Amino acid sequence: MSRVGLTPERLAQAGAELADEIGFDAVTVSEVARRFDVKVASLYSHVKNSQDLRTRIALLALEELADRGATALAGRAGKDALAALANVYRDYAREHPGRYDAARLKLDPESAAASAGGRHSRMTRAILRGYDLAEPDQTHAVRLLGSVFHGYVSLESAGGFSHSAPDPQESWERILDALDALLRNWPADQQG
Amino acid sequence: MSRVGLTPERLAQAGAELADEIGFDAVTVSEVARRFDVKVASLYSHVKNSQDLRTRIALLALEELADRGATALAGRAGKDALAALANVYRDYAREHPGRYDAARLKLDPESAAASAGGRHSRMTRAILRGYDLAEPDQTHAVRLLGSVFHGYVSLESAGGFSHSAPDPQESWERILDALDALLRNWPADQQG
DNA sequence: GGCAGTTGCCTAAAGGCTTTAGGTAACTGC
DNA sequence: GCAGTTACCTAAAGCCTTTAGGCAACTGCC
Repeated sequence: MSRVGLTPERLAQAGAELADEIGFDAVTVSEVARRFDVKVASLYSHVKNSQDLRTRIALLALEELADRGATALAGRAGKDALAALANVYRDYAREHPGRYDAARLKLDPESAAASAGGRHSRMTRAILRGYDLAEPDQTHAVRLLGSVFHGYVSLESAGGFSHSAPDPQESWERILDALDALLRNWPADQQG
Repeated sequence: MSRVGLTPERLAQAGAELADEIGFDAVTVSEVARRFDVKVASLYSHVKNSQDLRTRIALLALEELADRGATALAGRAGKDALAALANVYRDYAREHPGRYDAARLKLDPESAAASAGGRHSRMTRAILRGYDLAEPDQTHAVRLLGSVFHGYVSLESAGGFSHSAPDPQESWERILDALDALLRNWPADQQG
């Protein structure tokens, strides 16, 4: 009975790989056990339950995304930074569709607080330093950018743009152009 | 052994109600059977399998959303139409979170073709008639609007904006202002 | 090096969901 | 009122989750 060396981290890592191969929804405790050639019950010493495993995969994906974002943003500003971060999300979703789905899991408040979510919003806010936006418009813009990045990538990965011209790549580029123009020319509050 | 009168439509309807109550992920064939006080196997004469049931719920939600959109757009144009359709999505997601999740299900190509997806993109395109956008920019704009609507509503419902100022309602309004401004002033293709 | 204690993976078992096969009772129309 | 069809049923197999309790393999200390 040799020991395999299971840890919560290794389980999450294996779950993330599995998610990319078979889809995040198909990642089960049983499937991960199979991958380690270990009995299912053995995993329950390392993760609380199925939900716990899925949450750990989500947290891992969020950290990976944040790491990539930090790297991409280094030394860039303005439109250049905007496009760099946007492409991090889109490229990650294409390379790791299962992990990307995992990153979209609704987290309980505690996990959300411990997640890289804060890093993500800080990165988006960093981009906005290249534009001239005061609060609360800056926060509105953070939310807009988050919505567009997440929304576009989700719709594209769901096949929403497939089989129709123009190419999604072209739309993506033009949408980034448009967002850049919008941020440089953010409308004043008409309510004012 | 009285007959209950099961049909695919009634199962989808019950599934949709269930989704709002317990979450779309928790909607199972067993749970729907329980709601009709009927044995599980009985449902399999009316739906092919679990995936089929879920797809029917998704199609129902997409139709409901499209119906609401059509009603909201009637007699409106420009920014007024933009805000009306946007609010249809957001309000629907708040009133019917389970159905909204269902509407985001990845559909197989055949179901997607038979879905109300086409109505949705035509409605968005109708809004753009109030702005001066030629192809391919019009399609880029359709995709942008779809991304923002879906992205914002998803992030908000996932709790992404909770417990932080300013109020999500305010961001939403300012984002709609910003989109209106952007559409009135869509940047020319820098590529030339 | 050997022993005590701890840890890690195991077997066993119960309960739930999915799906198929085949039976019986309730409707339909002639 | 009867024959045929349809709708729901029982039964059963397979897989996933989760808990309880056991044994073997490590750890560290003498």
